[in-house]
Amino acid sequence: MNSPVFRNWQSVQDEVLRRIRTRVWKPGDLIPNEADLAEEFGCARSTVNRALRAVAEAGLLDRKRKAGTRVAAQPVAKATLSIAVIRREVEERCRKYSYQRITRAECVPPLDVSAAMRTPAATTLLYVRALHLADDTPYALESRWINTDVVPGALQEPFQDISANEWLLQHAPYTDGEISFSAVAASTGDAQALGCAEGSALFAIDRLTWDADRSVTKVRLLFAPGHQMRTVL
Amino acid sequence: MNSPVFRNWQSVQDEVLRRIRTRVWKPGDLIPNEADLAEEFGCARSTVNRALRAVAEAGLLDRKRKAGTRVAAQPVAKATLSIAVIRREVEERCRKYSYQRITRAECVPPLDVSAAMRTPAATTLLYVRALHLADDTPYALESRWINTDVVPGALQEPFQDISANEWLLQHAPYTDGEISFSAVAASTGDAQALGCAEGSALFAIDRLTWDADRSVTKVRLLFAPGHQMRTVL
DNA sequence: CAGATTATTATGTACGCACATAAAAACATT
DNA sequence: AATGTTTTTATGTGCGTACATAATAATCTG
Repeated sequence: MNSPVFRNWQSVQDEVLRRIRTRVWKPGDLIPNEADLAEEFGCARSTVNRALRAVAEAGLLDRKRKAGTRVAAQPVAKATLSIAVIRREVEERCRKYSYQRITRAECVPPLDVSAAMRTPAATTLLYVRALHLADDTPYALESRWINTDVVPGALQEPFQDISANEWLLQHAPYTDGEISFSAVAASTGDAQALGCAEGSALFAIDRLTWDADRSVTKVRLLFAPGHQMRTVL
Repeated sequence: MNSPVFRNWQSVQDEVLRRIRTRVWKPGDLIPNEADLAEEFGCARSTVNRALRAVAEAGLLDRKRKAGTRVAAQPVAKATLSIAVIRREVEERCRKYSYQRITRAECVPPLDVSAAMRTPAATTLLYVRALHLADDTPYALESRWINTDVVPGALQEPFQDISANEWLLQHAPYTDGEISFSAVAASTGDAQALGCAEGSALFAIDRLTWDADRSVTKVRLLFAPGHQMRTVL
C-alpha cells in the first residue's frame, strides 16, 4: 500500500478530511503545498486545489497565499440551515400543510419596524399575519410587513389562500437579506394563535430583505413550542 | 455596449445573480447552457461552470445533467451560521470573556442522554457544567456529557480554567456531528446559573459529535435571554 | 540598521481540451 | 401502445499550462 492513487477531487477531499480528523494533521499545522500533495496523490494540482478549496469553505482549513494552508485551530463549524418555504418544510416532514390568514391591513408600523426597514416613520405599510399549520395543528405564526412602494402588486393580493411567504418569493426581487434566530416568550396574541401557553419559549426567525437600498419585507416567524432546526456538521 | 466581456468567474457570477434578481431569468426558467453563456460572456466554459456552480451552491440555481440549469423556483435560503468557540464569539463582540466551572462529575446520565449517545444505560460518563461570561455577565450555560471511553484524557482534566468546549476541539477527533437549534424555557437551575427568571425563553444549541460509530460528546448550550444568531443571505 | 526594493513562493484562477455521466429524447421492437 | 435500446446533449470533472496575486523572505541602499 504505497500510493493508493486518488483520481477524483472527492476522494482527495475524503483523505484530507481523514487526516484532519484523525489528527495526522493537527489543528494549527501547516500542511504540504498543493504541488506536493498532487504528486503524493498522483493527480493534478488543480484537483488538489478543488478539494482543499472545498474543505476550506467548510471551515476546516485556513488558506493564505504564499503562507500556505493550515488546519484551522478552531474549526468554525458552519451549520448550513436550509430555510425553505414553510409549505415545503411541512410537506417534507410528510404532514398535511394548510394555511390561515389572520389579518391583513394597511397601516403605519411601530417605530422599531420602520427603523429597521428604513422607511419614513409615518409611511403606511402592508401588514399580514397568518398561521401555517401541519396536520391541522399550528406550526408557525407569520407576522409580516411589506413595503408597498417596492412591491406595489402586493396591494392587489388578499393573501387569503396563498401565503405572503410564497407570493413574495415569486414576485419580489431582492438583492440582499439578513436573517436572525432567537428565542422569545409567547405574547398573549401569539399564544392564542399558536394554541400554547402565554410565555412559552418559542423559536423565532426574523428575516429582512432588501432590494438595493430599499427594504422589501420584514417578517417574524414564531414556531410552535418544541420546534427545532437540525443540521449535520 | 455589445459584449462587456467578463474575464473572471466572480464577474460572471455577478452577472448571473443580476439576471436572476432582476427577473431577466425568472424562477423556474431554463437558462442558456454553459457553452452558449461562455460565448456570450467571452470566456471559457470552465469559467462559466465555476460561476454557475457557486450560484447553485448558494441555492439560487438547480442544475441537472442533460436537463440543464434552471432558476430555483423556491430559493432555499441557506443560512450559514458560524458556530465558533464561545470565547472567540465573545471576544469578537469586543467583550471580556471569562469562564466558570460549576460542576464536574463522573456519573450515569439520564436515559435520554445515553440513548442519544448510544452508550449502554449503566455506563458512567463525565459530566461538566460551566458558565461562559461576557463582561462578567452570564453569556451561555454549557452542560456537557463526555464519553470517556473515546476520550480517556478528559478524566485527567479538571476543566477548571479551560472549557470543555475548547479542550475537546484540541484533543478529540470526530468524524461526524449533528447540531440543532431550539427554544426552551429556563429551568430553576438554568435560571439561577444565568441570572434570569425561571421560565425565560432561552436560545439553545445542542450538539452531538461522533467518532465513527461512537459518540464523543453531547452538549447543550443555553444562551442568556435576548441572545440571537445572525447571518446574511 | 531602518526602510525601501526585489525575488521567491504558494495559492488563485483562466483556458482549452478530453472524457465521464446522467437524463432526456429518439428510435426500434414486440 | 408498452417496453427496451440507442443516441444525443448538458453538466461534471480531470489534466497541464500559463499567468495573476498576495505575502513572505532576501537583498539592496541611504
